[in-house]
Amino acid sequence: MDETDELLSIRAAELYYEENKTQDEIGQALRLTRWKVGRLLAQAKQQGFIRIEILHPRARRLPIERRLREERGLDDAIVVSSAGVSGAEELQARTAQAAADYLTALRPVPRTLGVSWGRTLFDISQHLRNGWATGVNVVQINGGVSLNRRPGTAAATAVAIAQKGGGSATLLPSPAILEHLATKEAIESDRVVAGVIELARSADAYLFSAGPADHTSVHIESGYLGDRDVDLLVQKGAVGDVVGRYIDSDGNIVDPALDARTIGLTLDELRAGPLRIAVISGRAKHAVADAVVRSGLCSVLVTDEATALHLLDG
Amino acid sequence: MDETDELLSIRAAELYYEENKTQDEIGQALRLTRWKVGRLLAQAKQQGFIRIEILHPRARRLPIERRLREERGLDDAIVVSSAGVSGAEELQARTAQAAADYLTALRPVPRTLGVSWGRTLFDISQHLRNGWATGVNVVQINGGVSLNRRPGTAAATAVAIAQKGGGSATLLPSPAILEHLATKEAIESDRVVAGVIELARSADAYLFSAGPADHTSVHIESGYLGDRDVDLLVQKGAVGDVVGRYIDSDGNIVDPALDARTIGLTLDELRAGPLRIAVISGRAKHAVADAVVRSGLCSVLVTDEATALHLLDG
DNA sequence: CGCGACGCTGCTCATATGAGCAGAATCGCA
DNA sequence: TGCGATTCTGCTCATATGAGCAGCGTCGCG
Repeated sequence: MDETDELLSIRAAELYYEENKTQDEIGQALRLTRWKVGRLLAQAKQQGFIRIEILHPRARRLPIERRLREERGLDDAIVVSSAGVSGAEELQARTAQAAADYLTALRPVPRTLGVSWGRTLFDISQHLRNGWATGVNVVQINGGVSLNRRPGTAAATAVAIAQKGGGSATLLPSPAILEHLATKEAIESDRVVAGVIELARSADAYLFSAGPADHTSVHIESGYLGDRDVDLLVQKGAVGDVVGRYIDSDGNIVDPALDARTIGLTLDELRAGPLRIAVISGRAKHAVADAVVRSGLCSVLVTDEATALHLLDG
Repeated sequence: MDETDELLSIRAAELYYEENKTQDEIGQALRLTRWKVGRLLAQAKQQGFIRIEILHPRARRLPIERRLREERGLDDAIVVSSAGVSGAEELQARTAQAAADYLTALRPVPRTLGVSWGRTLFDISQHLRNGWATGVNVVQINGGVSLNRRPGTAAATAVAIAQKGGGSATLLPSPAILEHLATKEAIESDRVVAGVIELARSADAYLFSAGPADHTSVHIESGYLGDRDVDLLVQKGAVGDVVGRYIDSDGNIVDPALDARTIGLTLDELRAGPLRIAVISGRAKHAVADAVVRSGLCSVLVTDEATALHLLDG
C-alpha cells in the first residue's frame, strides 16, 4: 500500500468507524468509488490499523485461546481480556470468574472434583454461584493445613466449592510439607489420609493453580518454607510449584528430597487425570505457567491475556 | 439489559469481532435467532463495551472535532488521536504533522500567512512538504530574535515555511520583549519594523502556537524572561503566552506593562484576522489552550485528543 | 518498441445486516 | 385474577457489504 492509499484508508476508517457513514457516502466525500472505499477499509484492517477491543470484565480473547489449543496442544483454553484492567487484583478476579464460569458450564459435570488450594482457588470458590452444579463431591489433592495462619482457608475453599455445587467435601487432614520424611510416611499410611488420596486419584477432574517461586509464595506465608528454602529452590531452577511440588521450567521436580516430604498427589498422578484444569494468572506466574503447559500437567488452562501471549510468543 | 443478556452480548461480540462469524452463525452457536444476535451486538456497542480505535500516526478523532466546533464555537478543529502514542514528543510530532496537513489542504491558499515561532512552529515547518503551496508569503507576527540561543530558529521557521511553499519570508527583525518601553517604541517606529507589522496585520491567515506559563517556556530559554518573572506572571493568573503575550484563563493580558514592551501584533489585532489557526498540544498547555479558545484568539484549533477532551469535559 | 504479466478498477451478483412492524409474552397495578 | 401497557420476538423488506470477474492500464523485460 503506498503512502497516499494508506492515508486514504485512515480517512475512510475514521468516517466508517467513528462517523458511521456508509462506504458509499465515504466514497462521495473522498471522491472514490464505493468499491475502492471497501478495499481501503479491508487494507486498513489487514494492516492492523483498526483495533477492536471488547471492554468487559467477562470478555475473552478467542483467537488467543485457539492459538493456545493449536500451538501448545491444550484441550481447551480460556483467556480473559486485559483490556481496561486497572490493577493486578482485577486480573486475578477476572481469571477466577472465568474459571468459575468454565466449571459451571462443564459437561459432563464431574462427580468427583479434585482441588488444590491457595489464593486463586479461594477466589474461584467465591466466584462460583450457588447451585453451579448439583452434587459435586470435592476432594483435596494436596495437604493444606496451615501452620501459622488461621487454619482452614484451604478447607474453606474446598467446602465452599462443594456446598455451592450441592455436594460435600473430602478434606486431606495433613500439612502440605513435612519436616521429616518419616513423619510424611506416617501420615500417608494413616487410613483416613490414604483413603482421601486414593479418592483424589480417582477424581473425574482436577482444578488447581500454581504458585510462583518467590517470597510471595503461599508456602512461605503458611510457614512450610522459609525465604532461604525458596532461594535455594530458585537456585536449583525452580520456577514455581504445583500442588506444593516445585518444578523447573521443564516441569521436573527440582528437589526430590523435598518432594518426598510433600503430601498429596504426585505430579505423575496429577498428569494421569482425565481433565486437568489449571488456573494461572499474573506476571509473576508466567514462568510456572509455561512449565505447567510444557510438561502436560494441565489439559485446560484458564489464564490472562498477558500470560497467554507469554506462552505463545515468549 | 439484564445480566444474562449482557454476558450473551459479550459472547456474541467475541464471535463477531474476533472470530469474524456472521450473526447467523453466532445465533446457531449460542442458540439464538440472528435477530437477537443483531440486537445484542447493537446493545454491546451502545453500552460502550465495544471500542474501535484507529492506530495510525495520522489518525484523527472526528467526533471530538465535531464537539469542539459545536460546543466551543470553532470554525474548524483538528484532533489527532492519542491511540498507541509512546511519549510526549510523538504527540507533538503528530500534532505538527496534522497542522502541516491542514495548511496544505487549506483552500483558498492564503497569499500572506502570518506566523509566530517556537518549538511547535518549527516542527510544523519541518513536516511541511516541498511545494505544499505555490507562492505563499510568510510574515512573522511577533518579535523573535533570540538573545542567547543560536539566533535564527525563529527566522529559520518562517523561511522554511515560505520556501517550501514557493514564496518568500518577511522577518520581524526585533527581540520579542524589550527591557524598556522606550526601546520598544523606538524599534516599533523603525520604518522596516513598522512595515512588517503592517504587513502582518493584513495577512490572510495566522498560524501560531501558545506556550505554557512555566519554567519550560521558550521565553526563559531565549533569555527574555527569568524564572522569577514567570513565577510572578503565574501569581497574577497567567496560564501561558500567545505571540509572546501572557494571558490569564479568560484570555486577558495579565501584565499590561510587560505587554507594552512586547513587539508584534497585539492580541486584538490577532483576533481580528479572518483565519486564525492555533496549534497547541501537550499536557502542560491544557490551560492555555482553554484560554485561547475561550477568548476567541483562534478560529481553528489543531490539538491532541487529551487536550481536546480537557477543553470539552474539563 | 512490442508483448506478456501483473495489478488495479468498476462492475454483477450473492449475502449479511439493519429498520420497521405485527403479534406474543410479560409486567404492573387494581 | 384480570386487563392495559410495555417489552420482546420473529418476521419482511430495503440496504450495505463482500466475493468474484472481465477489461484496462502499467510495468518490466527482451
